[in-house]
Amino acid sequence: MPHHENDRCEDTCFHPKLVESVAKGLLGRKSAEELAQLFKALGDPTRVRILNALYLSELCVCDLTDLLGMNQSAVSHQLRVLRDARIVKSKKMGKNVLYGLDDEHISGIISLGSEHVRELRQ
Amino acid sequence: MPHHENDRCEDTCFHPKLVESVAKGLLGRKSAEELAQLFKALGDPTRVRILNALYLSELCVCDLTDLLGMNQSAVSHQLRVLRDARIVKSKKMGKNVLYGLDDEHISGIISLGSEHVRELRQ
DNA sequence: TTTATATATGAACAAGTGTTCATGTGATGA
DNA sequence: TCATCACATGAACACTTGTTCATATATAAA
Repeated sequence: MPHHENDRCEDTCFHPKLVESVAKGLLGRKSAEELAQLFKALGDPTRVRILNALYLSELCVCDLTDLLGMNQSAVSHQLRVLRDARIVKSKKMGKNVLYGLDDEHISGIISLGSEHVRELRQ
Repeated sequence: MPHHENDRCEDTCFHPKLVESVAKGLLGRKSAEELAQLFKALGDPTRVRILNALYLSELCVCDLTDLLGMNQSAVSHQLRVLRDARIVKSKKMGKNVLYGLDDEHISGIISLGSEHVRELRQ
């Protein structure tokens, strides 16, 4: 990765030693990309509401459709995004498909996020 | 909000009591929107890398420019997104502006997210 | 088999996002 | 004052995203 010499501060800023030590602790590009993908998948109100509902109970697509007041296609498309990101898991039950959260990290992340938002309000 | 009667399951699915109880526990639309906004702000690789760096140390724009290998304008634009979401805070130091994480929730969220991603890899 | 139901998916389109380029602003130093 | 530096910002543009509509698939019932 080429340093952007032309943009480099010359005087009081650009702390080479600090930058060097921080550089060693940085995530790799690929990890950063994966992490961003995870948050991107959480970054939509419809998907947040779906996850909020699935945190409370496993539900089928139709239940979610009713809870969200959205049409089935929109819900299925968003569930696909969440499945691809391995945030939710699904199992077939007869004609229906039951969805649930894939692991506990997700609910932890959402809880922390909720706290953050709640505090920002005050 | 009108229920989507036409999309409602009729037989084995659509559990009205379950749906009703879940509905009571759901975040309001506005909270879901705010939470999604938070995650959306985290959902970009450049911003993840910025936050990762700021977690390790407060840094000025120029340091970040160098660390990320990106031009200053791109970094400033992304910092604006993070400031607007109140994820980072900034203070002026002479000609420079020093950035840092706004609160501890953010590093917690990123840590949990990193764990999740790390486990998915295995 | 035929029909209906629950869900998935492709195409299309409006709306949103991230980067670059050019330029503006405010602080510093000559 | 004038030039320079660090940073911010607006415009433009390619790219992505979320919803809708139409349709496909799979299970179950008749």
